[in-house]
Amino acid sequence: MLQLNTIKNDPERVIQLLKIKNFEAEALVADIIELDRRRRETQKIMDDGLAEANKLAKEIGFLFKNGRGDEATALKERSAELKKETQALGNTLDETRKELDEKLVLLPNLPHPGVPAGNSEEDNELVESRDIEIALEQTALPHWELAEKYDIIDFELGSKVTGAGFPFYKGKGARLQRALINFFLEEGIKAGYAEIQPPLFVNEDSAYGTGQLPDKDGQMYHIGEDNFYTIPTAEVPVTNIYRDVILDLADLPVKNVAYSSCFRREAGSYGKDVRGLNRLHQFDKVEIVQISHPDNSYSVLEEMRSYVASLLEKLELPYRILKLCGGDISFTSALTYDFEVYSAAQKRWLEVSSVSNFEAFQSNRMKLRFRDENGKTRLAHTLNGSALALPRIVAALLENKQTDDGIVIPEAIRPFTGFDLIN
RNA sequence: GGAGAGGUGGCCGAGCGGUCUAAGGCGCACGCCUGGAAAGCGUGUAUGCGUCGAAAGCGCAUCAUGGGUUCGAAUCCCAUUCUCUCCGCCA
Repeated sequence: MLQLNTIKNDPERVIQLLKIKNFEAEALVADIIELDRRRRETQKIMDDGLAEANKLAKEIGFLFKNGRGDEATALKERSAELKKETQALGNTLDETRKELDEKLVLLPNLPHPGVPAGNSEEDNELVESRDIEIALEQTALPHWELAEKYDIIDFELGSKVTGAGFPFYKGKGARLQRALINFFLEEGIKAGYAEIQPPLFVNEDSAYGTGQLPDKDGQMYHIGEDNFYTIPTAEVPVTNIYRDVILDLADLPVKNVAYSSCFRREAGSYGKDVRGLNRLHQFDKVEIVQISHPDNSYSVLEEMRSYVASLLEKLELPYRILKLCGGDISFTSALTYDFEVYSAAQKRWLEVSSVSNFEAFQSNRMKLRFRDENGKTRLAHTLNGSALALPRIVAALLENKQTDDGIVIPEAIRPFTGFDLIN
């Protein structure tokens, strides 16, 4: 959620910047400014009324104590009148606030000046590419066939027991999953991240805090009886740790790494993009989250970017990094790097990580603040990224590392798998 | 799941209809004292919104959350939620 002051101070700038995101903000911005004016106007009148009522109540108490009850009775009438007035104003105020909030929530985050203009993924800017030569024979199999061949992932069994998109991992497949999770966590710890193991369900407040609600309501599984939401990413519970928190300057930057299962309904997705491991309802992911001083958030973003790149290098995978254009960047992000890994058999790039700086957009909604050099409270900046999500990494490993003898496990994760070949 | 007790400032803890502008303590900051420190003494010590060019000041709200009673609520009533104790169930 954008800060009201950002909008009020320079509405024209907000409107222009949001055009990069292909968002027409003019009407909304005007509404917001007007609603804010009404809100302040109403509050002023109400506060004055309450101030008078408070004063009256004190006088009445004083009069009663001194046996001047008849004088007090007269004042009571005025007091009752004030109460009625302020209550009505209070209701108006609540409504105005709610309306204002509903509008504010509709404005996307402002893009960083470095975000390229554009409408679709075609316009994303290639910033780095590391193509490892892969000499695959024409007979290269896609990962879903390899999974079946070596009996390591069973999609049909998942469909029987739960439904499509909930596969079983078996034998070396299960062990590979566990190894990757451990590898990613250990790398994160080495890079200075503190490990967190979060709950997999969150309450409504948390789902609002990171912006999943009201935006992506239908994308989360909902446990009606207890009003919990299953997490679509560890970002949700981990970032919400800091909801309504004021950090000390010395606490920054906060660096957390968390493994969790992730659950996504992916309503509306179908076709070849969802084949095999490409899109699942339940998957595993290691997520990194940082909370930084506003002055440092872009150097933190670069640090996170090179960290994720280092993981892909250790996994010996061909990858490229894209800076998302205005049309492709998410609602909440100011600047996002997408990491894509080449899938040899599918002959296309698969998104495996997304590293973003949200600046103060999330922290404003969550009231995540820190005390600056002068003891003033300010909103912190939040950043996160996948490091990494398993399914597509597994898909890429299977496809790129296939040989006549089997799937070759990259050196870096052999200490975790305990084997170097899937055959 | 049942019964009971509770949730007060950064922390501990008193208050149980008006004097709460929340006692007292701890912590923290600054000052005095000291050769330096400790102790001691003094001062200060939340968040949000509004008023405002900015600050100071002032107003309003906040004693788990949301309602209610009352001229007046930390204090009384109702609901929700969390914590603790006991019982039951249980990986």
